Amino acid sequence: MPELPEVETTRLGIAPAILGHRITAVVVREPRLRWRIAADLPEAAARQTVRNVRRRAKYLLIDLDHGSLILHLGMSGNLRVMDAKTAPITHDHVDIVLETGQCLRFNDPRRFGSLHYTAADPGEHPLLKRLAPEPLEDGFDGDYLTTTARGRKVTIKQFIMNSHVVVGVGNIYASESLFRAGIRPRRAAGRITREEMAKLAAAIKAVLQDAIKAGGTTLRDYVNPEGVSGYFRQQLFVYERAGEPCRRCRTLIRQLRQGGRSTYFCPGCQR
DNA sequence: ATGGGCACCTGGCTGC
DNA sequence: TGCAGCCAGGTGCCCA
Repeated sequence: MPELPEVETTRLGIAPAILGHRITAVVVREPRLRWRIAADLPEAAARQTVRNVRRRAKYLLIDLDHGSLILHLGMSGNLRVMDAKTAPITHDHVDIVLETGQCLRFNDPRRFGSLHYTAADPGEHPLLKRLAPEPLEDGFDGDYLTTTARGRKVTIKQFIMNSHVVVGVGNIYASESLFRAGIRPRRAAGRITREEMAKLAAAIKAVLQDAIKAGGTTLRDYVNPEGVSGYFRQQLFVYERAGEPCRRCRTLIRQLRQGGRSTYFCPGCQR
């Protein structure tokens, strides 16, 4: 499901329901996520109050009094805010129950998501420690991309999806960003000009920000914590539009395969 | 260091 | 109706 805009939409949606409230219990119905949920996580988080809700890459960080929960939605995960007494459905793996009587309910059919607790700075956690810069922060720009790409033979699409280069750019927004920047997805990262990299950095920022404003992209099943779909799909130029005419030049959108993932581009608009 | 491929899962859709 | 095959929003790990 989620790329950075969907995770950010989730963060904004859950924050009002949990900020400043005490966790009364963590109910784990299915611990076998991408990594098994530690058996002592519920006891560690119980009776602590939620102090902050942050995002780093596609990880949600829920800061408590003395530690943090680190949650990843994987491909198919989603978080909903609901009455804790609501009967769970299939793949409702975890509830974070609050003193308000509401809970954060984590549903994830494919179980590629994860949940960790750390007593230390979550930024030092092995999963987060080596992550690249955030795309929406100032340090991420064309010069950064140019420097980082020097000598690299990997294709530009796989390059911007690499979390050691920049975080949060998944399969949808990689194709969309390259379209907006006018760059063909199979070009080698090291051969993109400085001017093109400047356009690409700007395109990535714009696409992600536009998608956040639209509440994310719902392709199949993504809904925000209130159960509402994102509507950025209407603004996609190339993703899942193979064989359809380009919205800008009417050339037919093409699909190809890179690293086992589908890529979409417009042969007319992208060079 | 870099790049490529695999693995982890369930469910929906297509075509025979 | 059943079943095989393919595809899906992610990413850590292993190997060359």
